[in-house]
Amino acid sequence: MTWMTTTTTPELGGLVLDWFAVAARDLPWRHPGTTPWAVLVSEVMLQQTPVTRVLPVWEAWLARWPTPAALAAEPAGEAVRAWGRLGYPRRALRLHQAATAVVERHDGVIPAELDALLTLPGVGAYTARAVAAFAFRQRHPVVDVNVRRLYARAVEGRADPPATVSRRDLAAVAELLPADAETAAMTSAALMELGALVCVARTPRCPACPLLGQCAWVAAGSPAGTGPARRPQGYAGTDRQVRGRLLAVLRDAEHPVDRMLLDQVWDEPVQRGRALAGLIEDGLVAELSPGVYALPA
DNA sequence: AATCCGTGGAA
DNA sequence: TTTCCAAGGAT
Repeated sequence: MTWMTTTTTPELGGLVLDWFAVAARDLPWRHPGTTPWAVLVSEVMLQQTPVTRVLPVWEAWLARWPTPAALAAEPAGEAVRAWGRLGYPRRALRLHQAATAVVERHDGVIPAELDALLTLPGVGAYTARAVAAFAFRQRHPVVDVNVRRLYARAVEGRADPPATVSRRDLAAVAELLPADAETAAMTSAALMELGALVCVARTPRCPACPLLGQCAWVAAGSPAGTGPARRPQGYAGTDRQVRGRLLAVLRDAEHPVDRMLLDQVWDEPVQRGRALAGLIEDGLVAELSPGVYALPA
């Protein structure tokens, strides 16, 4: 792969790095010596999940499963149980699948190549590049929602980023990165941190921003965006809520549970049945015998 | 491309 | 109280 070496705003990276050196949070997965496996676990846990909720689960997870092989040696249900209430429990299942794939295909070693990372379950365009950059110190554009929002504002002058990430977005962010791989990796972490702490979604703290003087959005008068797209529905009453309740019962149970116990979490039988069937379909729940359920083996 | 997939804190 | 949204991925 060939990288662009020109930079449209060569000073941006330096400003962000200087700010990062002073303002960055002390997050354990950024400490030197953090294994690629630990970085991967952090990235998957952080998908759509705030840092403060990830921290204790990440610590416990790695204390119990310090290597992919350690996790792969246990039932997938143990991963789902250890996931706790982080949300989107399919991530736990995929992390277990990824650990298994790493053991089977990579001798238990997290691969450093982007293409190999992309084949792992639960590892998409963002997570693969995050691992390649943060664990292996390679030069890749690491574009999450923070970076997209920061880029939309500082460079494009727009209040909000586009809904989806395109290849052109990746290329555009790549142009912001310095040529040196180690510095590029640190710049990516800094861009994410700035988006997470200063250039936040609802009320950006522009006075604290190192890019204030060159921000295209501020220069344009900080025009309001179109606002968030209306969510089709809230959370209460959805299948997601029912699935969450069902899985919570199984997570907290040390033994298989009867259907009668699961039936108590939701009154409406059709939706309840649909939710349970969905969990089984997803591999998050196993039916050991008719009417008896547990986390998967 | 649009939708689905959890959870809980902050405003 | 309700709404927003948080280091996305799979289909």
